[in-house]
Amino acid sequence: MDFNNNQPIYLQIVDFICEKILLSVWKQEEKIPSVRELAVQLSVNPNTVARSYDFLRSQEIITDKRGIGYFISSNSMQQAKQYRKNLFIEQELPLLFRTLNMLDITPDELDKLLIKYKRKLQHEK
Amino acid sequence: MDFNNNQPIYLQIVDFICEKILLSVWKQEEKIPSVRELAVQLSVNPNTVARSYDFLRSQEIITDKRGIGYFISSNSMQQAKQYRKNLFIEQELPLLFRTLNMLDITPDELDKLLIKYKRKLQHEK
Amino acid sequence: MDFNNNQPIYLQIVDFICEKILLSVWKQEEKIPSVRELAVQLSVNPNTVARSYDFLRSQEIITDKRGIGYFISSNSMQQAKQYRKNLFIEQELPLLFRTLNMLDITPDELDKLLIKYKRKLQHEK
Amino acid sequence: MDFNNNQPIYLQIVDFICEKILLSVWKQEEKIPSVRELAVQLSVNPNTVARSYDFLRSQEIITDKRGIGYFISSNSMQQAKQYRKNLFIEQELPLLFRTLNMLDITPDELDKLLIKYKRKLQHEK
DNA sequence: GTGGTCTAGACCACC
DNA sequence: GTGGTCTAGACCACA
Repeated sequence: MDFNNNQPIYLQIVDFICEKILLSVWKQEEKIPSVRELAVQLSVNPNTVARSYDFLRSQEIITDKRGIGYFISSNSMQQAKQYRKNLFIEQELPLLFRTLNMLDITPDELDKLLIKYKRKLQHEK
Repeated sequence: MDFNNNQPIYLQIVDFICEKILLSVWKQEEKIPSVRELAVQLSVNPNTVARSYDFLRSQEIITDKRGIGYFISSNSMQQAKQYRKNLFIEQELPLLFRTLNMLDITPDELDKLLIKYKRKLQHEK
Repeated sequence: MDFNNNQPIYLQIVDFICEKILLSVWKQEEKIPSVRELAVQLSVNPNTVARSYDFLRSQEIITDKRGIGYFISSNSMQQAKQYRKNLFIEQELPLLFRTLNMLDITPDELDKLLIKYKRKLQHEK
Repeated sequence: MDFNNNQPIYLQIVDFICEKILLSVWKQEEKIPSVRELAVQLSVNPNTVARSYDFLRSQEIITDKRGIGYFISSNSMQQAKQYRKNLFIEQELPLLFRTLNMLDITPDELDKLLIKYKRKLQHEK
């Protein structure tokens, strides 16, 4: 994992974990790496991971058990999707809108392109 | 301008110039900065800019006049749009598709979100 | 201000600020001391104050304007009261309950004591 | 046991002992730790404990038998309750009153909160 | 071991 | 100046 400069590292880690949850790589009630462990894996300061975990807990995506570790919360899927969707709407949607406008791609054409891509993926399977 | 790590810098510069054209910041037949000039502006090696210009010429987006400099070609708009659109389909569309799937956003919902964002922009004007 | 050891300093600062708001010492839309300023006043590390402010912002009690400072938010009164009330119920109520039980003070007697104290206060005015 | 700064330590020890009596941890006529013993337990100066014991004797909560030690007096329960109740009224009640006022909690609401908490406790048993 | 907190000091972007 | 982030290293309570 390498970090870009546009967004704080701790939020990039939050995203990284949200994806793990949304793609069911990390499942409900499962223990996740300890603060120190993940910090070593990602080559960042433990405080930075702690900040990510603190943020995820405030969003009720993970829960902590003192002296034991952090766990994916039972309603993580819903919470993570909610958080990530807001991010999409606030950050990615404007960029997409700008690109579509610049390239004169109508919503209708975008739909067709998405369907085409989906078929292509299925064809490759 | 800061460069991501995902793509060669010379292609990122190509993109940068395509946007200038598509957003009509640089207009048809207009002279564009010299290789050395732009290299200084972007803090990159002149060779890198030269490679970008070479690529843009091969796409018929710019033309060169020996001893004078590079110019936006007469059909730049169309060519740039074509090039950029291919890029969108090959690179951005798959990422968008993945995100939409992950967040359970249907094409229909995406349309609505785009319309909502458009209205918000107009409202802010 | 001196800190006890039972509770994190950053939460004691949060409490300190909530009181300022609830008692209308700091009013809506008003600028509050900068992170560094308050840190000096309270003789704590700026990071600790930053953590308090970050927490208060997450509770929508204060808002930040980048490069300018923090401000009491418009609905601070309501938010601060809500936060402080939860704290009362979770932390102070159990202690009160324990004391009342230990001293055989019935809710009825507590009411009378409170009324008596109120009258005493009014008498002193 | 760790001491707050608000009150003399010897009075905090008095409180500590009153609680032992009120919660029937130390029972009537029972011998209590010697001055030196308790001083070691609480990591305070023996003089401080001596002062506490002296105060408790003046309140007729404990009695001393020369050369033997201190004992919980026969009417300790009543005396301790009386002493502690005065303390509650003089020190804790004003703070409670202030908090209730600040948070707009009526005596009626306080009653309800206490009942609710009592039920919660019983539920947990 | 775990997480939670705090300090110290650094650099950045914004105004 | 302001807040925001990150690192480094320390100590604590809990289990």
